[in-house]
Amino acid sequence: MVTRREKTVTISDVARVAGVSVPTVSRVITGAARVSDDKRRRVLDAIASLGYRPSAAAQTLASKRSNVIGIVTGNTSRYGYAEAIRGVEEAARANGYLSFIVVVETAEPDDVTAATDAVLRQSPAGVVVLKFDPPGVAALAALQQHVPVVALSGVPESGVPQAVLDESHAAAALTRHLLGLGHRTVHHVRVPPSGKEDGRTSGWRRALLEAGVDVPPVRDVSWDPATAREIGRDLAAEPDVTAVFCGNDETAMGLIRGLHDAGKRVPEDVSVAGFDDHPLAAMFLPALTTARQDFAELGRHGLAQLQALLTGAQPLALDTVDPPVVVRESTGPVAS
Amino acid sequence: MVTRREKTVTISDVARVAGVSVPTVSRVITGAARVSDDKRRRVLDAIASLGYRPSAAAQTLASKRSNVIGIVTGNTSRYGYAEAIRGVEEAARANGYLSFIVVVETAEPDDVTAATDAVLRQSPAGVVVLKFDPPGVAALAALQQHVPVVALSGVPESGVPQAVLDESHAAAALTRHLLGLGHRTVHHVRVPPSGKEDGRTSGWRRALLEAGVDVPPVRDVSWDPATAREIGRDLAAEPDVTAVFCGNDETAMGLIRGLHDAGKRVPEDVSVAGFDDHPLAAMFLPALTTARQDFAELGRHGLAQLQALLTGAQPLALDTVDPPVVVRESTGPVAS
DNA sequence: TTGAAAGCGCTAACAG
DNA sequence: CTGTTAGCGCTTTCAA
Repeated sequence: MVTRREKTVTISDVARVAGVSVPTVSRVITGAARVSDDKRRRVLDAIASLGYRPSAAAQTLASKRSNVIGIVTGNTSRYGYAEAIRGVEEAARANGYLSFIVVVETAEPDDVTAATDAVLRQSPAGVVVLKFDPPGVAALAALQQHVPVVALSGVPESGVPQAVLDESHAAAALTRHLLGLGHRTVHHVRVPPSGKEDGRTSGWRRALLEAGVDVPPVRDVSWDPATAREIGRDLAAEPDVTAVFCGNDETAMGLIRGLHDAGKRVPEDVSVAGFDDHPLAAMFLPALTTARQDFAELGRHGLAQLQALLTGAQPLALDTVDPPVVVRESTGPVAS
Repeated sequence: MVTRREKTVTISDVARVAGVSVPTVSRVITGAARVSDDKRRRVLDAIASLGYRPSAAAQTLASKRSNVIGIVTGNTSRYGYAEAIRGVEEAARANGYLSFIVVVETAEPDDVTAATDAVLRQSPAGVVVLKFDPPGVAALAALQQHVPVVALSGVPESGVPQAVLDESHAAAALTRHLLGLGHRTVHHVRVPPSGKEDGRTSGWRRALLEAGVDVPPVRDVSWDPATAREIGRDLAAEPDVTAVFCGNDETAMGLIRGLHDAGKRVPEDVSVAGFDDHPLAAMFLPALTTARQDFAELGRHGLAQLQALLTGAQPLALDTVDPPVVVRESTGPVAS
């Protein structure tokens, strides 16, 4: 168990070994000013031979700029969240930033404040918040006035730089797909929304209204697919339910499982569409009809927005991506 | 777009408003020494009214101690990884630490060095590395000598404080379960291993050897379930393959999908077991027989180990958890 | 208990 | 181009 801490090598050690002044070492490290080739080389050699690593804390304190960015989120491990975080982190790393994670458990003031404080204490260059749920929404509001922030979102909104995946368009398309198959209407199982209504739900509603068909009551589920399974069992008892649009693929899988438990077949008896195009959506039996969401790409766009914000470049145009619909096996014509 | 930066409130502002010296403010913040109730109260009031937030950079620089911990990993979004990260982050937050993420793309020296440098520059209090893959293994080795580290792992190993989920035991149990069902032998589809052989594979091999049956060649897949689907199609053509143990649930789902594509039924024609008990494992049709792994708990244990290491407490006993086997629908007796 | 003084390791002016 | 001089915001001696 070799866990020994070596005495830290500082910039002045490097300066001494290289035979130059401390600021000169600083200059070659930061590239803030030109240094003669000769000295630069000596500094570089000294850095290499000493294994010198600048202290982020000292740099941040002295320069009042840091190279860390904060990722604020209500969750870290669920599919869309984890992928978005991956996208942000990848892009951040590619741009020389280090990412730290701050999770906001709930939208309660205490949690939001704790998260805000944790973020601000690090004096991050900027922050990306996953505005996917109420905690995210609350954290975004609290952070906005203190530090450069960009939001990752499912619905376009003004007031904050953001990258958005336009869910409502795809939700409407999926709903129309189902209607086009001959279903009288489309039921909707909603995953926990970020606000009063998400793009997925509003797109579904809009498509129904435009088609002039009934808008059945929404059913809510938690993120746990087991709750969707319950709903599936319930729905199996309602003969007029022939098509269901689910808020995400995990929910669709749970729902299908529940329908199956109750003896219903998908898509023969009821058609089910998911959302996201989860990596397992195509493996499921039946393979899910869904809308592909590229959360990692969303995260990358978010970081690009932040970069633009920080460098004072033109704020990028509102970054909207339309998730494409992918039709597979879980939806089909209404039984005759 | 309200993104204005306020002038930072510093500790001396607080001192002035409270009518005390700077060190006194520091004392009430850190609790490093006793302060009279009167002054403490005034300081607290000043902090509240000014909205003061200590600068992490300054604290770290002055005290040579930080309250951030690093999470080093080869991946952030795959199921087991994301869950483990969640566990570490939750426990870290509960203990007052902020987590930053450093991903090591490959085990190549360049990537490992870049990651190591990024970690060390932050002068973290400690680091948790997910030793789930070659990048993790390499990063662990590089970090060990510089900073307190604990590893999260699937196989017990000495030389480093670690939290482990004993995969080999569960893999053997799963294999025996299959053998007990009457299968002549059990084939194995392996997910990318962390070293030359993972606990999942060695447990499977051991169970086969102990039972005195043939050890069929291992098939490798990538993390993408689509590759497992290919293998499933191939395996469908081999009549002697009646039982398959997969390295994880996503792979099992892909494999089952592939078998299904080729007209085979699970478990009637071939039994398939997964590993992890992914949230969708129970929803799948057929529901997966698997071994439950609590990665989030693993992460929490890892942080507890780190805490012990940092506080100089007795190093916790080697933290091993046996994943329980859960039998569902995807495995059954061999066809007669 | 408290304040004064002295840095932590680095960058930012400022002369030259 | 380069060195000198001042700090950044905080904690840590050290006296009092």
